[in-house]
Amino acid sequence: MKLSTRGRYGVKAMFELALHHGGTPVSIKEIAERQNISEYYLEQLFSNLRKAGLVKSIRGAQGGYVLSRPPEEITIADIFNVLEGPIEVSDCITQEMNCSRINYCATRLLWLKISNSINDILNSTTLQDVVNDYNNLQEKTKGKEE
Amino acid sequence: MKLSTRGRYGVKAMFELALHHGGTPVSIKEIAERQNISEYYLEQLFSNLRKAGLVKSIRGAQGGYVLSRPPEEITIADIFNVLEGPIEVSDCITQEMNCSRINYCATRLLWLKISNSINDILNSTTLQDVVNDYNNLQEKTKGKEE
DNA sequence: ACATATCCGAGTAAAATTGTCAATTTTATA
DNA sequence: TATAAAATTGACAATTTTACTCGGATATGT
Repeated sequence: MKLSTRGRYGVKAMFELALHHGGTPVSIKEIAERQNISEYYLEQLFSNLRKAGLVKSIRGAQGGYVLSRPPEEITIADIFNVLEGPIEVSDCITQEMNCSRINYCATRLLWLKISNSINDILNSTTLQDVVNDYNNLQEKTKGKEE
Repeated sequence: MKLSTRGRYGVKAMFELALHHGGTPVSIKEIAERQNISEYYLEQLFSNLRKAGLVKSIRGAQGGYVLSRPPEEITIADIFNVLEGPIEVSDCITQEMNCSRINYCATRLLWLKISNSINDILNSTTLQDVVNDYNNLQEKTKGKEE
């Protein structure tokens, strides 16, 4: 069970926007360089993020992207839902007919419990939480750099 | 973010073994029929489960598979670890050098929190829990069948 | 005008997924 | 002892997904 790069890159990119929230737009090029991600690939991700309403774009020179909402109102679940799709622990829920009746209920309940638990975590963590963690770490390592 | 069929099929198969725990061995053919899974595909999964020590095989006629440990001592995490591999939310943890320093700490902490939370759920759910859920549902639906 | 951006759709190589299959070995039982 | 049931192993293959790459169009601050 793993996360694809879409979710990872997406969170990293959104984290960059969160750091600059309130300031000037951040371009894909900047993010791609800072996070070491393919510029063209990021374009696609931002296309999805924009259509989902998580970011706003400013076209033309000096343009870029900004968060549509403050970082504390954007959850990791929001980002994952757009870029990774919903958590599909099992298709048992949508394709009930394929399941033999004998196991249907027991395993379905398990998948439901697992996906609910995962969603709880993702829903309760916001971009602001990630920024706060980052700031705390910056504070702790202050003066320890070479 | 989704689970592959390996994990799903594996849990379903192990659930069948849990139901028969203490009784006669269950063959791959039986499980494949009851759970509507490819017999040949299940072979591969059981090969992994056996090598990991989760099940024991009895070869020859009337043979099959049995759980190596009682159902309450086998967690969903045990099964997933064998069939899906460990939860890799990010390779940031193993390949630290690829991360630009500026984001390294913040997103790594996030991936760590997420994977820990998921592992907590999977570690705390045993095959016996799934069997209990199944029995409870059987109880509730008693007499309601057509 | 021009450089800097987003926007959009198409294509693509590599990897992972989800199987299938054939041949062999083991063993309970008739 | 012969037979059938069943695990064991390793190879192969179709399909899908992933992770990009690219070309051009459109928009806009300077």
